[in-house]
Amino acid sequence: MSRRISDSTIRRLSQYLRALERLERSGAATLSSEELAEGGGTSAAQVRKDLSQFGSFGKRGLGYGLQELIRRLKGILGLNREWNVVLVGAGRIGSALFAYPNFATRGYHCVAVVDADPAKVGSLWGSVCIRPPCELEAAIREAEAELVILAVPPEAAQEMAERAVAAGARGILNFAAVQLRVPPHVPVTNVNLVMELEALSFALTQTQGV
Amino acid sequence: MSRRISDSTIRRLSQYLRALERLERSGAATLSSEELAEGGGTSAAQVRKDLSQFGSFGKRGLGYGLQELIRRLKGILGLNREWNVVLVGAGRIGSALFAYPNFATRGYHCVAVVDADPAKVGSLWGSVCIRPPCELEAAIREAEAELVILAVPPEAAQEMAERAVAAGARGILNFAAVQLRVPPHVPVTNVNLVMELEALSFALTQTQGV
DNA sequence: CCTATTATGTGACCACTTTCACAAGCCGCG
DNA sequence: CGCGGCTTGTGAAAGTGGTCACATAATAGG
Repeated sequence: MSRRISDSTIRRLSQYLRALERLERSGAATLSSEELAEGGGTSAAQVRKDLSQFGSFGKRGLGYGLQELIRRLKGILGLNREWNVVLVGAGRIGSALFAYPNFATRGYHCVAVVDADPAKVGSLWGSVCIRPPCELEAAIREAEAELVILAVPPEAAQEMAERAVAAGARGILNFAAVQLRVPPHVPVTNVNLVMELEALSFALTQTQGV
Repeated sequence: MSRRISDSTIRRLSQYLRALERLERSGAATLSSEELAEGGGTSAAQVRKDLSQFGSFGKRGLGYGLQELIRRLKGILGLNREWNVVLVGAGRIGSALFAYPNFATRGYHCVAVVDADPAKVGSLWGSVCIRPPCELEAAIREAEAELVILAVPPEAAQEMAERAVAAGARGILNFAAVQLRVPPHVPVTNVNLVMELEALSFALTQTQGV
């Protein structure tokens, strides 16, 4: 139980959950690892290995109970609760994330927004008022937010990350293209859009020579 | 030379490049693998292994020439040319990506935008006119676009991907939360924002029990 | 109740990635 | 010119993640 779970496993669990929720509408009550592998873009053996790391959810000869599996996966991924999120950076990316419906439906709520642009400070996004960077700590503490989304220029990211952690943030979703230095117990997930495009252009450059 | 390059290597090369560009301003002419590892968030040995897969760029006892390394990395990642990109989906995420300055400065140009919302079709984003989905193929062909960014709802993603590939797209950056089925020679990079947050909430749920 | 069928859970292999350690090479200085 | 310090490049070792195959268990049907 206390084994270290690999990052790729978690990513796949997340995929499985989405696939299950799609299948939920089609009304099946049970499904095999094979079917789940289909939806998650992997192999049946991989599905079983992934799930077995958290217990034995399936029934041999029958498969997995769809509803139960959804419930278990949500539990594993920490989705059976609400998460308060503070958004740092109200630029284009930040505003897209703020309004991203999939966050709210999963229990991630942007309860505060911070931005350095004086022109933006004070304006309302829905019921949330944009606050200046100096109030970052206050925002985190008031909302008891554990998650912080960093959508700021690279120069500002490190400082904001440190201050967020000091104020109680326990995890960071980082959109800035820098490697953050935070204490080892604070998980950081990086989303680097340029990097993703570069991975593509590398692949294309490789396959069709020169 | 013809060895298969791993995905993680490419991701790191991209990081190195960004670190180098930051260091460029500080004016150093040369740097060691150790310094580069610092900026890229990895180890010196890893840096050397990564770079050695593409040749011997460094001088022993001295390090790597900063300017030359930047040039070589850009070459490897396919950044010494311009890329035409067609954006499919003009929602919040799509519009943030369209205006994302880091794309343009890297040579990725959004030359066309397609969206299914009739209210958006016909409106101008800068000099680019939003077109209806039925013109996807035409947009790709006219611009000779090789890259497509999918920022559409999950239900629409598979169809758009297939049509884009049929029209000549060679690589896809997919923001929809589904596993795309495309021919094996078409690289797909998935960016799944919910998944990233779920990876974080999993990590938090693990560390601080329950 | 017994057998055939089906699909899980898992230990053993396999491939790939990262780390380690060190020989080889380069520069500067006396 | 030769020596000492420094840093690369790279084979070998260790570690990690993924695949395979099969024993195990549950169900359905007669």
